[in-house]
Amino acid sequence: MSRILITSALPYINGIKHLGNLVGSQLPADLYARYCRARGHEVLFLCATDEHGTPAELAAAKAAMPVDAYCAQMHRTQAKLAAGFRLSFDHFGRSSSPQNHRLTQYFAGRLAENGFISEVSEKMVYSPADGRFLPDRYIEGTCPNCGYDKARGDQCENCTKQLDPTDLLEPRSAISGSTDLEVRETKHLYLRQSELKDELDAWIDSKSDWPVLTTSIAKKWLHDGDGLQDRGITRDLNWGIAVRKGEEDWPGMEGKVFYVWFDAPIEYIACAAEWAEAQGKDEEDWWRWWRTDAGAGDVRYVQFMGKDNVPFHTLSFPSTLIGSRDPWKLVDYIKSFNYLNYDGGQFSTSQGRGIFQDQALDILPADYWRWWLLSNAPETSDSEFTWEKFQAGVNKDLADVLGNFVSRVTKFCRSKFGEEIPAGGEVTPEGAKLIADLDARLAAYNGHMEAIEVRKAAAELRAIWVAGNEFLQTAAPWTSFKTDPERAAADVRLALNLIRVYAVISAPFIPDASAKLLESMQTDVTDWPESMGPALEVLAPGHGFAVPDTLFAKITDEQREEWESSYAGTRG
RNA sequence: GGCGGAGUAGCUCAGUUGGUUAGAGCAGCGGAAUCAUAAUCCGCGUGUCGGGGGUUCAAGUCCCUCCUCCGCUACCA
Repeated sequence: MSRILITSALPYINGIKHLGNLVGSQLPADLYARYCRARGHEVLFLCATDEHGTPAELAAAKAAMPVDAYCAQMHRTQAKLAAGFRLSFDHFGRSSSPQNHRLTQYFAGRLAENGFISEVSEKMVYSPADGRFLPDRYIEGTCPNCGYDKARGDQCENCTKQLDPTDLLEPRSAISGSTDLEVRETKHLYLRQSELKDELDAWIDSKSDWPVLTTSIAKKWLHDGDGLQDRGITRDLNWGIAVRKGEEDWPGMEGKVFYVWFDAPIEYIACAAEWAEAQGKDEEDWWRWWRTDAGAGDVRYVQFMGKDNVPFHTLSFPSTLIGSRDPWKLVDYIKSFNYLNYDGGQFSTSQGRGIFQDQALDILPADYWRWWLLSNAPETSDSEFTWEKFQAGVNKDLADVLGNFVSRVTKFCRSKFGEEIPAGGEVTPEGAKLIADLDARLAAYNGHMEAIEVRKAAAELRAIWVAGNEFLQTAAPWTSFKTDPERAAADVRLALNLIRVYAVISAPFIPDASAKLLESMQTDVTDWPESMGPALEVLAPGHGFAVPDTLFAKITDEQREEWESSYAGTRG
């Protein structure tokens, strides 16, 4: 047994997330967490909402709510949806928690003590009408390059040229439209990542087992151009963590807050502290997950995220941890994902394009989404959601292959032997072949789960379901029953036991269906099978069961067409 | 522009360090079976492995070049 710390990228607070966000981090993280727990490992699975920054302030303003109330409400909404998708977080925290305030200020203090913070005066655009400094992307104007009149201060979306806000002709605030903009001098803290470049480089070099995508992104940032650049870690905003040097004031930084990308990853740690508090535990209980001087030396830490998050997790956050010169646990493995597209384009929160978590749960149970999204996870490249593919995949895999297997076995047994595991006969040659086949497949499945090869694991699990149907087809107990009922009984007994095994090993993908199957089989033996022979004898002759209701109803063409058209446009 | 990823059967994708007739699922066609949610099982693939060039006894795999799509490009998180 080992100890495994798992974190999923933090969903941003400004609205309900779409399925693309789900499949890129939380869902695969949950799959892995459930698998690790099932294998008997001690798991701490953490996630939280990322609540600071300009977009949160604007979303709150749009909802006509104070930003803290807005975040509290949206956190509850996201927590409810996470529960709806059966995400098994040990704690779902908030980056605005008191724990994160304390830790973020603590880290800033440590970094300053160790000389990794510099103060830089810079000129930023200020909008008196909005009463705030404007980040580059919130300044719009005419592109000096192509004349596009809705170019943003960071980049023109029309000609893709990168811009500086001061390049824009007739600049205006994207928030209020005000053209009354001025450039003001303001002072900010910078994290001197450049000083840590060699340490980061050596650390990345030591990660030979990481996906090339992950290390190549990190390497590029480390070596491109002038190498790793220092980053501003403070902002002139109201909503956020006040800039303090540990517990002391930071002269000259009054009224400023830390930048979200500084405090959000620290929430991974603070979330463990929140978890401890919620569980009535002490500091040492979460330190043993995060401090190598307090027991975290044997922890394996795995992070899940979309590939756009990689630089922050390979460079910025490690800079914070390493620069503190405290023995904080660094990540051991980063699993990153590409993007899920929606019917020919991107999912888009801002444009309301695609399927959002609340809508998804309104129309179908979580298992349908979990199965399809995970078995089509965008691991090697972007993947695409279409209603047709979704319908075909779910109907074939869940309803026809798995659901129908359960249905045919339990109903056949009920009609010939009654609702209990039949006695008599011995393992048939077909049964022995099934057991051997399943032992090999289970080993492959375990291997893919351990390597976090999500699609391959799903394909192997499906093959395990198919093996059951294959066995039934060749053993044909409906035929043998007529001449050799003992033989039929042995095969049916094996098949009924297989339902329990399916429930156990499928649980990481489809936890609700799994629970339903265990209930039908009237068992709570959920040990992960070591060897299929014994695992398929757990339910002994005479053990009662009930024929379950339809495990997975098929998606009809009418439903698919209806959903296709109702989710084609943008959400209201 | 720079960096990275991808381009393999109608569709979605596997293809380890180059090594025998390039694989799987879906769809399609044919068959078997009739326990089951008309579900299941078996059989069926002449694919310019994006184009071109090169290295090699041998290239989907390595090198060069070109084309297409996608992502990132540091103040969107």
